[in-house]
Amino acid sequence: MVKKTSLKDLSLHLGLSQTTVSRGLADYPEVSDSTKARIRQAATELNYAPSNSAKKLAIGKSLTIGHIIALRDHMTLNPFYADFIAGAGECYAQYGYDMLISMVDPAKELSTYRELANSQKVDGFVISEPTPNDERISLLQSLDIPFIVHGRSHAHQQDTSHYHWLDVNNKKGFEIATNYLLEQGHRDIALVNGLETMNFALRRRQGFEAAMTAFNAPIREEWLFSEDMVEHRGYQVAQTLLAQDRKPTAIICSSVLLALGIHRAMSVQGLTLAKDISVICWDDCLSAFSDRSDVPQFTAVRSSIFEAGGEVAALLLSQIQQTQTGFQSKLMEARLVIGQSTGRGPFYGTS
Amino acid sequence: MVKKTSLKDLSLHLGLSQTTVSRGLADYPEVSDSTKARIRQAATELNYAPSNSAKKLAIGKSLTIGHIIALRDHMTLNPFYADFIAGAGECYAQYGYDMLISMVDPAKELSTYRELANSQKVDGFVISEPTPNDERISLLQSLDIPFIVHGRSHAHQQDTSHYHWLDVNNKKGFEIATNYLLEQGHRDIALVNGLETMNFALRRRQGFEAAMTAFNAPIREEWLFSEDMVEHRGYQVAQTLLAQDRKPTAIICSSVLLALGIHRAMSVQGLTLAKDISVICWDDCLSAFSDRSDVPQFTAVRSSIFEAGGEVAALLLSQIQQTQTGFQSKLMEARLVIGQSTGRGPFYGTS
DNA sequence: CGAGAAATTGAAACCGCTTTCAAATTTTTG
DNA sequence: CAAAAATTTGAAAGCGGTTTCAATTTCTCG
Repeated sequence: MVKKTSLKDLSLHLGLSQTTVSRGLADYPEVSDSTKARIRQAATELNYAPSNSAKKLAIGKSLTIGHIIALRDHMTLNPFYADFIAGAGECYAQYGYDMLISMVDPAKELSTYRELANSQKVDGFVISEPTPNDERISLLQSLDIPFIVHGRSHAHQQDTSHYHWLDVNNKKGFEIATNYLLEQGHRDIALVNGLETMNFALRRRQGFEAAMTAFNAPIREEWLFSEDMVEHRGYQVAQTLLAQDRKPTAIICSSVLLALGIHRAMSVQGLTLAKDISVICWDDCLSAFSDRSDVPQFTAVRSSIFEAGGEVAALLLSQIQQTQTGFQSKLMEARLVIGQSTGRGPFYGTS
Repeated sequence: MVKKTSLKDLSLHLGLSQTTVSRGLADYPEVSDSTKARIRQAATELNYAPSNSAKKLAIGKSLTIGHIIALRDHMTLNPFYADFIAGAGECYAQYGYDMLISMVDPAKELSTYRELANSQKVDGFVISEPTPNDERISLLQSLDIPFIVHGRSHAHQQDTSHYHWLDVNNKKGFEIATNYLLEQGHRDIALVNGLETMNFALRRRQGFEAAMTAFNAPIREEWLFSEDMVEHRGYQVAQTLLAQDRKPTAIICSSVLLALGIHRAMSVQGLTLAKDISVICWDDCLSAFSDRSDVPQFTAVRSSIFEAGGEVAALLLSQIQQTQTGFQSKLMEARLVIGQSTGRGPFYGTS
């Protein structure tokens, strides 16, 4: 096969020094336009492509951002994370960065961060799904490597001052959703939340409770669930709910997957969405499921996780490139989209 | 922060040459055991971590495998591909390789392959979802860079001699599934396939047709669909089917997503799985949906796409490492798992 | 005991690019 | 028109490893 063209080959061919050629390709101002043109032409002619590792070694950066995914229960990458990754990747590509995805055993998670940072495989990290008081944050702080958190680690907003983050306004989102159900005349509302070890789930519950309390609607302990957000958990929880004497007239849940499971349990019992029980869910806008029909299946609080990925990436890169101080964090708002899964409740028009 | 320890620092500290230290760390036989021990101890003491880019430059390899994902309709990474990636990633990690995932505009797909290969960012590629006569294959062949295809590009098995591939036996899988429906007494079977521009879809159709023909069951044109494998397409196709005068008693479809959509359309019309219409689908075992219950929701032909990812990665790495010739390709078998979505058809016991 | 073989260790080149600092050329200016 | 300033170009020193080839030390054995 054709031998790879190096910078040296190119400069020899042009009768110029490597220095000038390198500068010309990088569009430095001190190279005259005429030689720049010559250089560029020769580069395409000889099909020159710079060696990535040489460049990285020379500039001492890896031009790579790390995403470490701990494969809990020894299995797979969840589709939401995949969407997030896709959004981030698009941004990286724009700025000439690469993305290093490492899927590891949870037991090796922290050591993987350490190893990637030490071997300079990455210039920064994106931390996803932070837990309260997340160990990864303190580790990366001590390693002194840039990072950004998607979501927030601590329960209280005051504690956000020590790292960069991007989060969606989970509390407000569920507050809006709950309010919508209340306005539609529902009072008996069940909450099928994600695992409340996750910060976002805690915030959503806060939003739910805030709305209920403000409306003087009762919160019933036996209607509060904190579940893994997969289809069959939704199914099981709904079975439990539907077996109770007193059944809720509406359910608010933390993911479309849960909503699908709830729907399945309902149809088994011959119950219909909206008519018998209203279901509203948080929708991270997974495109494999997004129907483009005018009225979506589920009424939902939507926030694009794809967009979030892009924003996270942009924030991190700006942090890395401009040695800037000052904490840049960002709170994105979710919006309520009315679909076919909600209807009026028994108290409609009461308040 | 602490300055990074380089090989030089380490060798100076030990009073040895870089050569010996480098060899010692790489466990070369010509270094005595005693010095090896000293080296290793000092390395951990000084918290030495080799620079990745320096190593890459020196050995002239990138120790990285590329996965390029073309983001059709400007959107996202599908969950199946994510699972596949996860499986591959696990294998790469085992062998000290990294994975470079690049999500690009379809228009830039080929040039991305070229660029990644030229800049030596990757040592090899994994090609997913090959189309008939896939351009990527000929491109990579001309670039003379190792690659492996997940699936096969040409419609005929004879054409497989020019590249490595790993595929699941799509034809046999759908043949088995169709046979099962036939044995259960179904004759009016509709096929909701994936887009038949994809090779796997063609093969599945062949399997379906082979089984039907062998059984002398009629294949009706208006019951053959070739669709994007997303939930709402399943919904729409099912609506069409259910609006016809003559309705099938069973549907075989190419993905769980389609099956979910079909199920939704059925429940809207008050129809029940298994009782009214049997549905059987291809299941790539996406773990976000896998219920761990004993009897799965859908009867399905299962093949783990996660495992496939691992196998693909292993095959590619062996190709890269041992300058071996001889084509290694692999065909994996799928297995039929009976679930709750199928029941007996009108002709049960007839044959 | 001394020569040749075997086992260890090291000096230095090299991988391909960036960048500092100096040199050469051209332009401006008094 | 010479001197100073501005514009272009280049030589060479890294970046942090690997590897070739030679040098040194230690064994082996007649």
